[in-house]
Amino acid sequence: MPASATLTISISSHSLPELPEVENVRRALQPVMEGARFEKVVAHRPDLRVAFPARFATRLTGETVLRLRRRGKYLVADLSSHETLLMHLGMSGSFRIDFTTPGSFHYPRGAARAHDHVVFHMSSGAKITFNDPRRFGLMDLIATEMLPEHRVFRFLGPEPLAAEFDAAVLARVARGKKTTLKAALSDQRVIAGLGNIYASEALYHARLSPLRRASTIATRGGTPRDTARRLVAAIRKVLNEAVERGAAPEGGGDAGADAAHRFSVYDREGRRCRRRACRGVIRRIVQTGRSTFYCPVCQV
DNA sequence: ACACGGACCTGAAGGC
DNA sequence: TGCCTTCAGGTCCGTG
Repeated sequence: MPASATLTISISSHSLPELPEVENVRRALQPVMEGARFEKVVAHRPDLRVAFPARFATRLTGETVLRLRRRGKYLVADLSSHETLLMHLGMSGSFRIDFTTPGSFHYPRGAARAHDHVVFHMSSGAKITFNDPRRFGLMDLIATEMLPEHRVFRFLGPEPLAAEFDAAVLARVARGKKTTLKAALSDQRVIAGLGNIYASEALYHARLSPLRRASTIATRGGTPRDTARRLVAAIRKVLNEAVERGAAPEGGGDAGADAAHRFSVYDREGRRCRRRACRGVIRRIVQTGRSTFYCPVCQV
C-alpha cells in the first residue's frame, strides 16, 4: 500500500472511562507506545482540567516509552528520561491511532477533528491523537521517582484487580467511614478505579444497599465480615467482565448497545430486577450529586 | 483527609 | 423547526 495510506482505530468506550475502559485503552496503546519514541508532539490546546506542564512537547520529544501502566483510572507511561507521563481521560477523553506503513517518511494523515488536543507521532509509525470534548482530562509530566508522592497517587486507594485486594483490605479502608457505601466505593481514596457506574453495579451484585454506612462492612473482632467478602467478589466480577467485554472485537453493528443491556442496574430505572424470583423494580436516587441505581428488594 | 455540595465543561436529549 | 433548559459525571476546591 502507498506510504500515505493510513488505518484509523478509535479507542473510545461507549460508557464513561472507569477502570475497565481505561484498561482497554491501555491495552490498545501498549503495542504502539511501549518501546517507541516520541518523534513529534503537538499540543493544540494545553488547557485541559489541569494545564499542561512547562515545555510539555519538548520534554516528551525524543524520549522512549519504557512501559505503559495503569493505576486506577490513570494511564502511566514511564519514559527513558526518568519522567513519567500521566494521562487521565476525564469523562469524555478518547484516543485515535492512525497507522502508516513502517519505515514511511510520511506521518500518517488522519484528518484532525474537533477537540483534538494532543498528538503523539511515535517511532512505531502510529499517530496517537487525544480527543476530549469536555476537557476534564489531564496530562502531566512528573519525575518518576516522585510519582508515589504526587498529589494524584499519594492518597489513591488499592487496586481492586490486584491479588492483594481482599476482604481484609476492603474492611480496612472502609473502617470508620460514616459516609454511604455508594459514596465510599466511588471515592478514589477508598478504591482506585471504580466510578459511578461500577459502584452501583458492584453493590447490586453484592446485594448490598448503596445507602448503608460504609463502616458496616468493616471487620468485627478482627474477622472480615461476609459482606466485605461479597463486595470484593462483586467488584472483581463487574470490573473483570467489563474489561473482557471491552476487549472483545466490536462489530455486529450493535456497537451502540445501550446501557440497559450492558448493565444490571445502571440506567435501568423502572425496569425489573434481573435476579431470578426477585420482583423488585430498579430505583434511581441521587447520592452526593450523582445517580445511584439499585434494587430496593434484594439489596439490603 | 471528615464529609458534602458546587464548579468546571460540552454534547445529547427533552420540552414547548 | 428551533431555541432553550436540563442532565451526565471525575475530580478539585471551598465550606461546614
